[in-house]
Amino acid sequence: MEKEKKSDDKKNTKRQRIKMYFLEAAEEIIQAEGHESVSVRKVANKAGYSYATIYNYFTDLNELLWATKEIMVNKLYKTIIEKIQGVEFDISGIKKVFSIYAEYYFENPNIFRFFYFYRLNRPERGGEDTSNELDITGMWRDTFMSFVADGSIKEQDIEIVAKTIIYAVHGMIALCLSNNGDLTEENLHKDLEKMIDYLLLKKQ
Amino acid sequence: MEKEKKSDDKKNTKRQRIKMYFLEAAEEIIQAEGHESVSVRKVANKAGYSYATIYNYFTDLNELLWATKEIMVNKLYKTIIEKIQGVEFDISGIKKVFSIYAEYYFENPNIFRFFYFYRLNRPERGGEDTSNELDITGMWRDTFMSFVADGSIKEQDIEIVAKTIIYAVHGMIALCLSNNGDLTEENLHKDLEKMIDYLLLKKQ
DNA sequence: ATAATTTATTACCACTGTTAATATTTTTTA
DNA sequence: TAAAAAATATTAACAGTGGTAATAAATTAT
Repeated sequence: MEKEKKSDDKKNTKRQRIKMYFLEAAEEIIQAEGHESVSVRKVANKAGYSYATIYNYFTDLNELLWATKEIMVNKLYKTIIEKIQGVEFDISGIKKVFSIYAEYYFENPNIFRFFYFYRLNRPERGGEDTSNELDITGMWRDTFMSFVADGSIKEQDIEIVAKTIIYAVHGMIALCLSNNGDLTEENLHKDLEKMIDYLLLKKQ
Repeated sequence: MEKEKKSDDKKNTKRQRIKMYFLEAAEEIIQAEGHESVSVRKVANKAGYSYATIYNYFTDLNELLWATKEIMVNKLYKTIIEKIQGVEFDISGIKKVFSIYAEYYFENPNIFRFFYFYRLNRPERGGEDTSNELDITGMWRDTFMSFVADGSIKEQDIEIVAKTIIYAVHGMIALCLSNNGDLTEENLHKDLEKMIDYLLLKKQ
C-alpha cells in the first residue's frame, strides 16, 4: 500500500480544476478562431497563467488538444441528444436528425474542422479512452429496423444504409467546409433529404 | 497600345520556369511530409533560392499553395484517367473506379489531407480559375444511365445516387485519415462495394 | 520552523510568415 | 559600349510559434 498524503484528494481536484482552465481556454479559441489559431501562449494567457505552466499539466500541445476534443465531442453528443428530443421515429425524423447534426457543424464550422481536419495523435497515457463516437445511426436502430418490417429494406442491408448516410453526411460537410466543390449548405440539406428518401423508401 | 519590350516572351517563360521550381518544391514537401511541414524557408531552400525570393513570384504562401494544389489536382485527374483505362463500363467497373480513387489517397494521404483538411483562400488575381474538380461520376454518366435502361434506377434518381457515392467516398476517406472512428482501409473497400451494390442493384 | 515537494515564471532555442532595405544582376536606353 | 533603369535576389529585422531548462515562489510534510 502506498503512503497516502493526507490531502491527496484536494490536490487532485485542484489540479483537475486548473487543467479545466486550460481546456476551456483552448475550446474557446478553437470555437471562435479555429484550431490554426491555438497557441500555447494564447491558451495560457486566456487561462491566466504563464505559457510554460501548461507543461506542468499536459505533456505537450497535442495532449492538451486531445483532452479538449474529448470535452467538445461530449458537448456535441449532449447537444444533439437534446435537440432530437421529441423527433418522430420515422423517415422525416431521420432526415431531421441528420439535418440537425449537419446544422450543428455549420453553426460551428471551426468545431468540425478541428474534429476532422486536424490530426491529433492518441496520447501514450491519459485521454481516458472514452470512445468519443457519436453513433447516431445506432440511436435510431429501431427506426431503421422499421423499414425492414415495412418491406423497404432487406435486413442485411440496414447496416450499409446507415453507414452510407453517416459517411455521406461527413463527406458533404467536409466538402463544404474545405472550400472544395460548390456544394452550399442549402443544397446539402436538399441532397440529404433526397439521399435518405432514396435509401429508405421502397422502390415501386 | 503598350510599349512592348523585345524579349517579353523569354522573360515570361523564364519567370514561369522559376515559379515551377517553387511549385515543385512545395508539392514534394506536401507529398512527403504533409502540408503542416511546408514553410516558406523550406520551399525556397529546396528550390535553390533564398526565402524572401518567393515573394517576388507569389504574393504569399496561400497563393503559392493554391497554385500547387491546381497542379496536384490535375495530376490526380490524369492518374485516375490512366488507371481506369480498360475498366469495364458496368457495376464492377464503377466499384473499381472508386476503389482506385480511394486507393490513390491511401497511397498519398498527405495529398488528401492537403486537399480537404487545409483551407486555402481563392487568390484575388491569379489562380487561372481552372475548375480543379474531378467529376468522376460525370465521367461515368453513360454507365450510370445504363442502370436506368436496366430498370434498376429511376432516371430522376441517377443524380442523387451518383452524389451519394461521391459524398460517401470522401466521408470515408476523411474519417480514416483524420483518425476518427475505426474505419480501416480494408473495411472501406468492403463498405464501398456494399454501398454501390445497394445503390445500383435492382432490389428484388 | 525547517526541509521537501510542487507549482509558476523567466530566459532561451530554433523555428514560422512577412516586410523593408540593400545588393546584385539583367535589360533598356543613349 | 557606358550609363540609366528595371528586375531580381539577398540579408536583417519583427512579432509570432512549440518546447526546454534553470530559477523563483508557493505549498505541503516533517
